[in-house]
Amino acid sequence: MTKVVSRPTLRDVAHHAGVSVISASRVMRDAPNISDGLRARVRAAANALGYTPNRIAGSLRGQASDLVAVIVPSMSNSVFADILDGIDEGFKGTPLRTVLGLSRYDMDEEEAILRELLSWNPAGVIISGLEHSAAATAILQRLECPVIEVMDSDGDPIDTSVGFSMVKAGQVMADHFLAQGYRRIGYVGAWGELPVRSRKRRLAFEARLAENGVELVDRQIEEDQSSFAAGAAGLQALLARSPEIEAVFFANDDLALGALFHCLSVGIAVPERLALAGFNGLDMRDGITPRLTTIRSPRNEIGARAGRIMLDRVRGRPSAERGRIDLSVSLLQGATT
Amino acid sequence: MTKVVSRPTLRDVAHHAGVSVISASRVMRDAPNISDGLRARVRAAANALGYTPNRIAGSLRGQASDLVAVIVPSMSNSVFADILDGIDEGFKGTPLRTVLGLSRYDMDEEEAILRELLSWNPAGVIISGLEHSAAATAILQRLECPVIEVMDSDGDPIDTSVGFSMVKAGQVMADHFLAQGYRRIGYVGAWGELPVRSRKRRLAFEARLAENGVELVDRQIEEDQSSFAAGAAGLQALLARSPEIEAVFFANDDLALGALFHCLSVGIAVPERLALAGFNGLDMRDGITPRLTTIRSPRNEIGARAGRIMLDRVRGRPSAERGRIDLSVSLLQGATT
DNA sequence: AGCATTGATGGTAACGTTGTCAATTCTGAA
DNA sequence: TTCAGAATTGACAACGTTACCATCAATGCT
Repeated sequence: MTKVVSRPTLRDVAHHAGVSVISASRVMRDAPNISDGLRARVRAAANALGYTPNRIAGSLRGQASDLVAVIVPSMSNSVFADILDGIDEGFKGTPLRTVLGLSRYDMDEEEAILRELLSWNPAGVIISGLEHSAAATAILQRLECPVIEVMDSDGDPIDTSVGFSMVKAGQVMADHFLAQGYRRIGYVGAWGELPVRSRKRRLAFEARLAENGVELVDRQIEEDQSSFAAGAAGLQALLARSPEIEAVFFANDDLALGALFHCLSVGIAVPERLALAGFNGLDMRDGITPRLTTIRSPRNEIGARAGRIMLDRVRGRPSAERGRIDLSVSLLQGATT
Repeated sequence: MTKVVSRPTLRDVAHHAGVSVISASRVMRDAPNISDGLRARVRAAANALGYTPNRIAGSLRGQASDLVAVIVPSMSNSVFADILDGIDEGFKGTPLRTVLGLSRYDMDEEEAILRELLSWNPAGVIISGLEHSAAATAILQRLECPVIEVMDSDGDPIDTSVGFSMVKAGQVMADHFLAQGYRRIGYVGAWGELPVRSRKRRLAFEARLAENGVELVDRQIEEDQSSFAAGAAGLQALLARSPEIEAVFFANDDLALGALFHCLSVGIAVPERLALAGFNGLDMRDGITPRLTTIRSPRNEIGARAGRIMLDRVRGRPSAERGRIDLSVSLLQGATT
C-alpha cells in the first residue's frame, strides 16, 4: 500500500502541526477566534508541506463554488476579449475565477454551454446579450446565483445587466450626421448582422434620421464577418448602387477603417466627398490619418463593473447593484466626418 | 424545516425512478451493463426533475476535475484570444472546460495565478511561453497532470509544448530580406520587448543577417504597447537616426501597419523607397493596399492542437503526443517588400 | 460566590458523486 | 437439471472540506 505522493491535505497539515483538522481549516481561511500560537503553527506546517487548499472539496461543502461562468460568443472578437480582461480585473485578489464558455454566436450552443457550466455550481453567471433561447432564459431565471447580462442595456435584464444602449448609440451617430449637415446617408453592416446588437443600433440610427425627415438612402449588409476587406467591399457595393451617398455609418470600426483605406487608395476625399464613421472606438484608430469618427463602447468598463458587481453579490454586500446598469456611450469625433 | 427548492441531486432522480443512487449514477455517465428499462426510467426521471449533474461532487470523488487551467498574459492581445478560441474548439463536445488565469505579462502574477488555479485540481494546465519563474517551473514540474506550454518552441518544454520557433521566424524574414536584395535593414519593436518572444525573434533575425555579412543598421524599441501609433512613431524615430535604411522588420503586424499608414500619408514609397514587414499574419492585412508582407503565426492551430492533446492526455490515450511540437511558420509575401 | 458571556479548540456529519465489492438474476452449455 | 459465468443492480465508503454543535477555560458582571 505505498501511498502515492499526492497533494497534502488539511489532515496532513493538521497532523504536522499537532492540531485538529478543523482548526487548521480555520487558520487557512482566516476564521475569527484563533490564537496566535495556533495560527503560527498551522501556517508553518502548511508552508512546510506546500499545502494548497482543495477548492473542489470546499465548494462541495458550501453550496456554491467560487467559479463564475462567463459565456460570450467568441474570443477573437476584441469586444469580448476586452470584456473578459475587465472581468478578470474585477476578480483580481479575490477567490473568484472565470470558467469560460464560448457560444459561437449560436443561441443553441449558448444554451448547451450554459447547462454545461451550471454543472460546476458556479457562484454566478455572466453572459453576453439580453437575448437568449427560451429554455436558456428559463434556466437563467430560475437560477439562485447572480446572473449578469453584459453588453446591451436596451431591454429588461433577467437579474442585472451591465452595458450600454445600442439605441442611444445609433441616435448619437444619427444626431452627429445631421448636425454635420449630411442628408444622403448610407449604412454598411456585416455578417448578416449576426450579433443582434448591430441591428438594434442600425434601426435606432435609421429611426432617428427618419424623425428628422431624413430617409436612409441605402444599406449594404455583407455576408462575411467584419473585416477591413468586408468594409471596403461593402462600401463599394453601396456606392455602386447609390453613388449620391455622402456619409456612411458602419457597424463597427473594422468595417469603417477598411472603407477608409479603400477611399484613400482610390482617391475618394474623406470627409469632403464621403464622410465615414465607425463604432467601438478601437485603439487602432489612433495611428490612422485621418482619424476615424466613431462611438466609444465602454468594453473594459463593462467587464470590470460586471466583475465587481458579481463579487459584491457573491459576498452578499447590500451595496451590490442590481437591475439595469447603463454605461454611457460617447462620440469620438475624428476627421472623417 | 421547509426544504429550499434547490437543484435536484442523483438521490432525487433515483428516488423518483425507484432505483438506487448508484444505478442512476451509472445511467447518467453511460456506464456499461445497464438494462434498457433501467436506463429509460432513470432518463425519464432526470428529465422530469431537470437534473443537472454536480461536477464539483464528481471531481471530488475522482482525483482530478475536468477543469483545465489556461494561463495567458492578456485577452486583449489577439494572439492569445485566438489561442483561447482554438483551445475551446478542441474542447468542444468534451467535458473539459477552461478556467482562465491572466498573468498580465508578469511572472510573479503568473506564479500566483498558477497556485490559485491549482487549488481547483485541474485536469491539466495550458500556459503560455517557456519562461516562468523558478518557483512556477518547480511547481509545474512536480505536477502530475499534463502541462502544455503554448506559443514558443525554442527550448525544452517541462512536459509538452505546442508552438512555433521564434528563431525560425526571425530567420525566415532575414532570408526574405536578403533574397529581396535589401542590405540596409532596420528593426522596430515595442513595449521594451516585454513578451520575451519578440526579442528571440529579433535576435535570430539579426544573427541570420550577420551570418550573411549584413549588420542591422539600427533598431528602435518603443516604450508603449504595440499599436499603429507606436509603429508610426517607431519608424519615424528610426528613420530620423538612420535615414539610409531601406527595409524594416517590425515586431508585429500592428506596428508594421501603423508604419505603413505613416508612409502612405507622408508619401514614402513602399516598397520602392522603404520595404516593411510585420509578424503574425492578422486578418486585418487583407483590406489594406499594399498588402503587408508578414509571417503567419499559427495561433488558432496552436490552441486547437493544445486542446486536442490535452484531451488525449486526460483520456489516457496512448496516441497522445508529448514533447516539443513545432508548428511551421510561413512567409506571407505581400506587396510591401 | 455564582452565573452568563466570550474565546479557543475539537468532534461529527454532511456536501453529491463514484470506485469497489457484494448480491442477485439471467444465460447458455454440459 | 445443474452450474459457471456474465449481466444487472445495490450497499458502503470515501474524496477534502466546512457548518454545526459541544466542550472547556478565562473573563466580566451582579
